[in-house]
Amino acid sequence: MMKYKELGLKLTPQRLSILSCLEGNRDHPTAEDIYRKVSKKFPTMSLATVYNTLETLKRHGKLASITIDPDKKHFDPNLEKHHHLICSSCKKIADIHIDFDLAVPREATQGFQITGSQVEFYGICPECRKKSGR
Amino acid sequence: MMKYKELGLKLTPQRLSILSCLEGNRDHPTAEDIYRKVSKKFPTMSLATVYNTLETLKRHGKLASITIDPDKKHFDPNLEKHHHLICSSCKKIADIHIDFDLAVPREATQGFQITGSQVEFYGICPECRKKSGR
DNA sequence: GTACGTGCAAAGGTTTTGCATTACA
DNA sequence: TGTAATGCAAAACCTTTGCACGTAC
Repeated sequence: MMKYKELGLKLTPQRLSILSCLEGNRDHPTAEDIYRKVSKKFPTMSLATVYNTLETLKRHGKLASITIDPDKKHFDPNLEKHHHLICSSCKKIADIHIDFDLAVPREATQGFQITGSQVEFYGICPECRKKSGR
Repeated sequence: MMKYKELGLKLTPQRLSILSCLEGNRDHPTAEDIYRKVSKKFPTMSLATVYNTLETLKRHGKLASITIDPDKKHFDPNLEKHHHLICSSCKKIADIHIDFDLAVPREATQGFQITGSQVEFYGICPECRKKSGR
């Protein structure tokens, strides 16, 4: 676990449980997902605390958020550059660790200063393919 | 304008005004944006009608929706394959018409059947760069 | 005439906020 | 002890839905 104290963050039990839930998590959970998981061991946990903590982590660059599901925000503790693949049917999100060449020629930037990029792939996951008969 | 009648869609005045608002629109408007614009000429227009119409157009493949702004859905009548560039500051969305090679080797698909892809670029638009002193 | 669209209001779902209480440091 | 986090409830948004009425075809 990283040094959260150095960021001026107080290490409350609630935060520790949220952090341990995020640690190595590759499921791209929503706030609600994290709340459900953490509530089991920590029945007094408030959903607002989850949102607050996630927002704080984001502000400190310890957490990324993913805008790929139109219905809710997903979070991703994996800070390595990577891309996502979402199942159009069940909305499951998988990682794709491929480094694409996404250079944009200056004349196509329309004056924007480009700071980052992200590829989203859409598809059908193995489970949903089975269910629908491929 | 395309043949909406052939799709079994009734051409009401409300729909015609929404359609004309979308025609050639490269602003990636939200439902609210469209509602505001159309309401001026059509004060009785309901926001629900805008949502319903947009959903209907989407279902018939006449309109795409964009999941790039975490706060609200944007719509795009431009059905050509293209990518987007969003200003992290003002959330303005611009188009990028570049054809990237986004082939994913089979062993990286994790069993997904990939049906599409989309690149999102993040940056700062010219106006926001000026405001913040570059 | 009938099926579909409209408009209003209400509901649903996600995320944020205000505020008193609690607890880390 | 002082500052920041928690937890609850309420509010703020965006989006969807139910239903009575109206209208395109």
